[in-house]
Amino acid sequence: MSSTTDAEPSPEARAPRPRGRARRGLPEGSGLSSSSGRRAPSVTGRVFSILEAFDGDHRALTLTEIARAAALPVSTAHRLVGELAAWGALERGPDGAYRIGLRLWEVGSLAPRSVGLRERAMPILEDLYEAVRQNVQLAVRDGHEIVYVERLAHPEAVRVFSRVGGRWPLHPTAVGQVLLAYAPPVVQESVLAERLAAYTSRTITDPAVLRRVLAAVRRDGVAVCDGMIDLAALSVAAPVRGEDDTVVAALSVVVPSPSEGGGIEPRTLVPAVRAAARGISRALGAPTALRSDAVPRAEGRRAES
Amino acid sequence: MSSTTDAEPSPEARAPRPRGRARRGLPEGSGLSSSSGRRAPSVTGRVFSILEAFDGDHRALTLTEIARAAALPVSTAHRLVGELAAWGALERGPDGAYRIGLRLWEVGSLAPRSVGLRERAMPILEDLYEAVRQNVQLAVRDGHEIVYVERLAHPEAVRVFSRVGGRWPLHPTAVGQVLLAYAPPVVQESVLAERLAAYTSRTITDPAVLRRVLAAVRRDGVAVCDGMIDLAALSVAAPVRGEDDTVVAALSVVVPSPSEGGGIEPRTLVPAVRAAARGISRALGAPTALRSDAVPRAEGRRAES
DNA sequence: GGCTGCCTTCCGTTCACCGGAAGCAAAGGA
DNA sequence: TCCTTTGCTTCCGGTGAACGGAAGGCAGCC
Repeated sequence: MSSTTDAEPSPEARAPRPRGRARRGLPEGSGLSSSSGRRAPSVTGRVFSILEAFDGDHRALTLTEIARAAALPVSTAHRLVGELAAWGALERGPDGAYRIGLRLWEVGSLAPRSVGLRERAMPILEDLYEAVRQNVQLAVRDGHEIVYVERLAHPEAVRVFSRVGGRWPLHPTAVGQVLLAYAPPVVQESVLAERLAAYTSRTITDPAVLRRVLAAVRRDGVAVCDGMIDLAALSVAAPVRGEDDTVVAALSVVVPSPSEGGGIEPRTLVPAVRAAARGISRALGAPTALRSDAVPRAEGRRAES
Repeated sequence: MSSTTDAEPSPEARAPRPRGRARRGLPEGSGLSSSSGRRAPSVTGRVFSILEAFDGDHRALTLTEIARAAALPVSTAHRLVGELAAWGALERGPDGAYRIGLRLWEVGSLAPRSVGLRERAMPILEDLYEAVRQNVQLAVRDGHEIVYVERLAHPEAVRVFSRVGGRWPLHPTAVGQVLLAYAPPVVQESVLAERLAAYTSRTITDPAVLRRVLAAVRRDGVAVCDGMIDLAALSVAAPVRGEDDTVVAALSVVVPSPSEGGGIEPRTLVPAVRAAARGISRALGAPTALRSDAVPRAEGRRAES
């Protein structure tokens, strides 16, 4: 043990990510502070809790709102927010509200798992987008969730709930199922042991079923989710592999669900999605994607095009 | 003064951004610490200097490298980096090096001036990209620099040096000239008073010339830069306006320079670029872009309100 | 006027942060 | 094999940076 460099999936070992506490609003009336004493009283921790006050539904907050969301005294929030704004991590609009600043976005743009991946995937994503004229999504896994790294949405395509930078659980999304199917066993078991939330009547909530689905995904190299988050949408996803041939991301196309009268036969999308995913893998330098003969494994040609 | 809410370009008033000190390497051998005493000894400041250690050319750093770049003792850097990594602002690879983490990118994605703008501009950018099959860029101004918010590059297009999240000075780029032309007078004067760096023999370095160019940009609603950063590239840019009708971004197309034997006559691009910029303005709710007859307006602005 | 909500400034107390030093581990060189 | 180098991690006592209550200033509203 203790060997820092080699085997041992250290990044996997990271705790399943706390995920914001009850997130905003503190609806549970009880005493706010103290409680479990789970305060992280380091300056850095306070700064993070300020940043966490912002999310997709709260892009502009006043000082008081920040203080409330971050559970900090106003005077403390005032000082820290001042420093953040001076550096450019936050920006203050003419209305007095704070927003995430350009500078923070800028350093965020250096994250290899998002922008680095995105840059190389973009041309292929666009080709796929042009071909299907629907929603095209690229996501990575972080802990027990997926994070959307890129999303191309056709104005007339079926509406989806994802957002660049947004998070979703693994089990009800096609990208999530792919990422989970190829995740380290520890992660899989840990997810299977959790409660699987239902979003629609079709969401998989039974661990045994999910386990079978994951096996099928590994066998076929493709995941298909019909109406598991939104009854009107169906998505098809395939794995993207990196330099060491591990699955680093997943690509998906979202189309209207045929059960809802959508026009597209999902099976016709499979080859296109698989090919695009493979193209991205190649751009990333994945060994199996470089060998021209390598077929994702089994099932390779039987899928009638 | 002191009135917080109304007139007064508070965001403009922000200092011209320090821009990293000597940036990395500390080549000057002299005694490191103390020196000018220009240390910002707050915890938050130290955290920022750690984040600043990362840039486009340094996306993966070891602890020691971070400590050196941030001018911090290793033990201090170790503690702070540990906190950053625990939260997800940094990630540690199997090689032991730190990179910018997904979590930081995620909150960065909430910045209205980058992603918010990008999301609404994307469809139009893609149309333009499909039409010209060259480089298409979207940028905003931050202080005395432009920041590229999005960039679509055709594989066969002329090579450009920009990068999403990258910074460049205002005067040698078409987007920069547009953003400067419509910037508040204080900013313009302040830029004109600085030394204008030359990148090629064609870069504008004379303030008087730049002043005339800016006037022309305001008159025409378009900027054209031929070989000012790279002799082989020519770019055409137009302003994008926001809800309050101020210029919030600029859009450009980069093509091979005709003087270098490139095939495209730049003037043919002007209508397309202008139309696309107008389309984005409309998507953002800009009043003049909504009125169907409104022409970008000649010399229209005036320090309103 | 009185009230409420929000932002800002001040200042004495204290505890979290600091960073030198020492201990480890791995890589290289003789 | 031993020694050196380089880089990472842990420890711990002193101290000054951070904390947050309190008070003051705006607006807007009843």
